[in-house]
Amino acid sequence: MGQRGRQKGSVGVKSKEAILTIAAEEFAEHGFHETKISTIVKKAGLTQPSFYLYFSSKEAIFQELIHTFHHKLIHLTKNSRIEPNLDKNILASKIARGLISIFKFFDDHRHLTKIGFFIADEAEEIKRGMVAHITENLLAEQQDKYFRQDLNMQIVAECIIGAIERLTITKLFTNESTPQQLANEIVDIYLYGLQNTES
Amino acid sequence: MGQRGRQKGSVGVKSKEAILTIAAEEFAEHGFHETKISTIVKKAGLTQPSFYLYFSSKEAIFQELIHTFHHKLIHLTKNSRIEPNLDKNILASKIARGLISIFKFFDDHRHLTKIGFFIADEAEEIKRGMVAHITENLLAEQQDKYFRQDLNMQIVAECIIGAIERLTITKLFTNESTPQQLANEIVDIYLYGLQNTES
Amino acid sequence: MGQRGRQKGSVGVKSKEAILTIAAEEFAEHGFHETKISTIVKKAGLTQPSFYLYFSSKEAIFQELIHTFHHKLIHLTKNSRIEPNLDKNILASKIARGLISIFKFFDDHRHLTKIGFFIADEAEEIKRGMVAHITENLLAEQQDKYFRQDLNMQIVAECIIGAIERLTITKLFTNESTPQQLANEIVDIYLYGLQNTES
Amino acid sequence: MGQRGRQKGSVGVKSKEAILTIAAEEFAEHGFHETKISTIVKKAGLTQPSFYLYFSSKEAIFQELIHTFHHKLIHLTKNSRIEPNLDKNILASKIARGLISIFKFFDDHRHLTKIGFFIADEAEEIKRGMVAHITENLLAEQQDKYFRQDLNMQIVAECIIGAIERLTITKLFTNESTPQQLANEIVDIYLYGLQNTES
DNA sequence: CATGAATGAGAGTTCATTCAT
DNA sequence: CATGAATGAACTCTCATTCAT
Repeated sequence: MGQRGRQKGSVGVKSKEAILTIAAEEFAEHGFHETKISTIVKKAGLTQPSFYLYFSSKEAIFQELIHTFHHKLIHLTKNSRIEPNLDKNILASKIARGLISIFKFFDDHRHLTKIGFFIADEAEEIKRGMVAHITENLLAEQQDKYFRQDLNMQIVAECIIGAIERLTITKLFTNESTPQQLANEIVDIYLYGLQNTES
Repeated sequence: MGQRGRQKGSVGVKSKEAILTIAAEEFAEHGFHETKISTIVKKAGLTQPSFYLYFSSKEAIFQELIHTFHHKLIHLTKNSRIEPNLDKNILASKIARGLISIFKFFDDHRHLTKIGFFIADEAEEIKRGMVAHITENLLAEQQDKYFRQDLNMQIVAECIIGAIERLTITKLFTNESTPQQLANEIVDIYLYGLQNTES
Repeated sequence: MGQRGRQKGSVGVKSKEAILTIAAEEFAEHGFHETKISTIVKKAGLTQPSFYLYFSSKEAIFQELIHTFHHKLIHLTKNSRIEPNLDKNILASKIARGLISIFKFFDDHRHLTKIGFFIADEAEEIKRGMVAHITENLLAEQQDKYFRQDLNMQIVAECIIGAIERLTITKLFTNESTPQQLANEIVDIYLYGLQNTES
Repeated sequence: MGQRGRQKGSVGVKSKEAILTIAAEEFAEHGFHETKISTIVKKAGLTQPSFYLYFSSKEAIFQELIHTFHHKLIHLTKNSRIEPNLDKNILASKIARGLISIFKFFDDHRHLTKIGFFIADEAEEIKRGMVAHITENLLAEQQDKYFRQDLNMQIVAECIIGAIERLTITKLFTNESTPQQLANEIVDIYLYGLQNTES
């Protein structure tokens, strides 16, 4: 089991991963321009040229991180299609489950999330993708009469993404709320509205 | 009336304003680091040393723009306190009016908004201020029983700011929607929720 | 005569010219790669960023020098067309005059010549141009029966350029021969050949 | 015959030769500085440290190629002394034979020739050697009255080398002319001159 | 005989900022 | 009020070369 001297995690791979991890940290905390290659390699215990052994440029590693984030996010999204024929209670919990998985994902990948969802120029595009996906789901459910017929679901999707965005920064990354709590609150707010229906 | 030799619109004031306007444009479009002083002064028909006649540093002019945005925003907020004792219909239109004034303000100051609400590190703090203000209002209305008692109004406020943020970028700044439309849709969504109550 | 404070040779112009002169020297002596911007500016009494005040890159200044050389060379060539209807003696001295002007030009611009005629990749193309020009002249004279009818004048032109090239390096730049001497020797060799016709 | 374990064509020798061949190609095409060790070893299917198994430095392999060229060239020259007492026709063909062998040699070793005759700093010295050798031959023949007495044979030799140089690049390496053709044209031009002697 | 991994040393370039006028 | 000219301080990136295996 495992060849001698060639086990996964060989030195080079480790160095590359170290650089990636540290770069994610630095980019997340300081943004693209304020992050220096010199800092990254120093923290990784390497010298500058080593960086270029693994990445062709500062842009390249940044893009790689964005790509990783986007890729994982898409993967997540694919496995979360809502199946039809649910009653209303199940719908709520179903939506909540989707939101939980997103918040959990963000929570598990805080650095990547900061980079790909907040810092990168591509963040806008990534969000557009999520909005499209959510819109699609909402429309299906709207057609099945679970939702009001007079709502513009794209606008709704934008609102939800905006809510996710804000809560991720202010509640999730500050450890003030858990993914579950956030998901439930969003469902509660968006499904039933603010209005006091008990006279 | 008017001081000798220093009437408003004198060369210096004009130059400073030209720089501010162009800087706002550039920062809004390219962000802080990608904006070069050399570009700003070139567009203003000046040379680099002139820049330092009016601003002590690149940081300083950026801060001045942020400050201007923040200041105007606070001024806006002050004039929009919700007075008590409204019936529900009036409440909706009252909230809408608040949102309209925000969207209008953003629309009228696109460059400043991009800078102060999306680009600056201080954006987070500015949003926090808005959230606090909204939360306050929502709590008052919640106590007056206009809103459901079981909602965490701070979370609601965050969601609303998130929605404003997203819609500003994707609908307002793209000229796809007007402040009125956006305000109404937000009110509609947040007040009544998605849930189909008919049938 | 001459405006105060704006006479030609203002500081900036002087700096640029200093850099150009020194750069020509350095490139001529050490070639493109071995020439360092740091050395050039040091010799000009400036710091590195100043270089970029006047030239956009190391490549750019090198190209500018090549261009200057090429431009001057073309100018020289234009003013040296051989007019028709000469008797043979006059032809010889006419050709000599052309060669003298070339050697003189090379002698007066040793650094530029080394760069544009020997170091630059573009040297080949520049020589091609000269060969074309010489070929043209030779062909005209061949048609006028001054030269043997059975010679391939392009080959002749290549030989002449080759001779000029070699003699420039080994006799002119070493101060062993003057332009006049070299021109006469070339005319003598190429016009009458090596063969001993006496006896 | 053949040492144990060290027969010619062993792995090491093959690798060294592969490197030499590829290096010659690269240096010839791109010059010294633009040729990267990394490129050479990649093309040879080796890694960088292997290079240093066979050559002590980039300079060293370049020198080795120059040396090889120079060595072969000297060897060629040694076997081409012109024996005395020829009549004029035989002289012409004798000279042609010498030139043919040079052009053939250059043609057979295009990469080495580009390096040793055109790229290397040492090219100048190598040419000086050839000029000396040719001068010597020309002087002997001049003393034997085959050539005009009033010619400076060193200058003639420089012209011939210049012609060889140019024609090698523009006619031989472009496959536009064969060694025979070039040799004959040179002999024709230099021996009899351009001048039209008929009528 | 060969390589994976790493580095010392340095090059070109950029930009906010300032001095002298 | 404005500018021509210059610079300090960095930064990204490259490449020949070497160590340990």
